[in-house]
Amino acid sequence: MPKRVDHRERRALIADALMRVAAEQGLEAVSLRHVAAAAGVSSGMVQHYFRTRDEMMTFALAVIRERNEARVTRAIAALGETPAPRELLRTMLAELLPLDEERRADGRVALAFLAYTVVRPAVAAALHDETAALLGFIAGLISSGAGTTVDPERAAVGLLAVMEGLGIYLLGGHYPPETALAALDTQLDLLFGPAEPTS
Amino acid sequence: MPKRVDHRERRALIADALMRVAAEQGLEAVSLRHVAAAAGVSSGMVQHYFRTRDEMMTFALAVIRERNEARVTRAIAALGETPAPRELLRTMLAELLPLDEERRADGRVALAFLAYTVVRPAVAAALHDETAALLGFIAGLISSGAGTTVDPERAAVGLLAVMEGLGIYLLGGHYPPETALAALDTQLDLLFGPAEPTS
DNA sequence: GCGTTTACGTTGCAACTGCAATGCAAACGG
DNA sequence: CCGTTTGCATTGCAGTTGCAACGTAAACGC
Repeated sequence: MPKRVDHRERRALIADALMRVAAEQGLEAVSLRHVAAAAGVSSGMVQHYFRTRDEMMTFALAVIRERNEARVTRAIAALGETPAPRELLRTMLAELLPLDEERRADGRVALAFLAYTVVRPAVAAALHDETAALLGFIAGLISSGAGTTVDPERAAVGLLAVMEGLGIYLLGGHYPPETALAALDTQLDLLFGPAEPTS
Repeated sequence: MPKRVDHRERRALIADALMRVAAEQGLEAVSLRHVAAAAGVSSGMVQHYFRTRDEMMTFALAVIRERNEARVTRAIAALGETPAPRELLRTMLAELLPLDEERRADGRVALAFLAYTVVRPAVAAALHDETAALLGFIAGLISSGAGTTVDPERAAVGLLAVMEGLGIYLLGGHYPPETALAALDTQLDLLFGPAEPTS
């Protein structure tokens, strides 16, 4: 076994370059040579780690989802032992919003991938599962803490949609972060009843 | 003045072909030749009516927005003289959701354009205005009809976000139309208080 | 030493891209 | 009849694309 190299590290390096390109110029600018240049490597090397462009794309999409998941789990862990459902929900959803430049960059790529997968149903299956899992989690939190008598499932769908929609409008620059957060809190107020002043 | 041809009609014909291509294979598959083939014309003719590809894109984007606007005004007009705010709101938002195949096709293209404009801020200005106008309209309806004591502006932002998010998830096939409509109604319940059974 | 396997770099190619250029036919004003 | 303007088709070109095909260098087992 010759020349051992950390395979995953290289792939991550390339995927990182891909996302830089995608965030700045859109997914359609993501070509083998372009990504290779951004990563500072030869285009042959990119081909070595991803036999096809589509394979590279799929990997990058997985990276984004992992990053989001890591962000959320980290933010939740920072909440302490047994946070209130509403606080947990707010933290989680706010973390998924593109509120700073880092998350904006990720969000731009994610949005591009969203449009990408809509036309390629095969790739979209993974997103399906993620949504379903998130949905169940949110529904549980709502039913365990909401004051009003709403169907938790439906409310969860709505809440997730609010988050997604706010993300879209944030990326489009339609309004500033504070407005999005205010809208999110208003939404939570509707579900849980008005709350003591949130941070 | 020789050979008079309806300029707008031709452009509409081409834009229509563009959207068929975009809906089926994504925006990145939209090339001069491809669109020309889909429209059944020569690529030279496409060039005659749109001097650059970007000009063609911008026009297609405008067409989509006009179609949406027409859909909404038509649906609202069908409501009669003085509809209740809630009913008006529901009709409007439901009309903007990709609930049938026609609107799904439009939605796919719109989503692709969304990702497209995020990287090209110059094109996004028009969307800005549209959102702002919609927002003001919705806020007015809420403040004139909502039962709870919420800030109409914030609630409008949330409601619009719900609609956008539901649209995204519908396009992704994450859940069926009924689920989206149910979530929308739940959202309206939260704002206006539970209502008599909706159609 | 040698053979094999991995890790690249380089080159080449057919396909495609946007776009300019050119040509021609038709319709109108004069 | 003729020039001009418009509508459209064809062709060509430089650039880019994904990908295959090579090459070579390094690390290891034997």
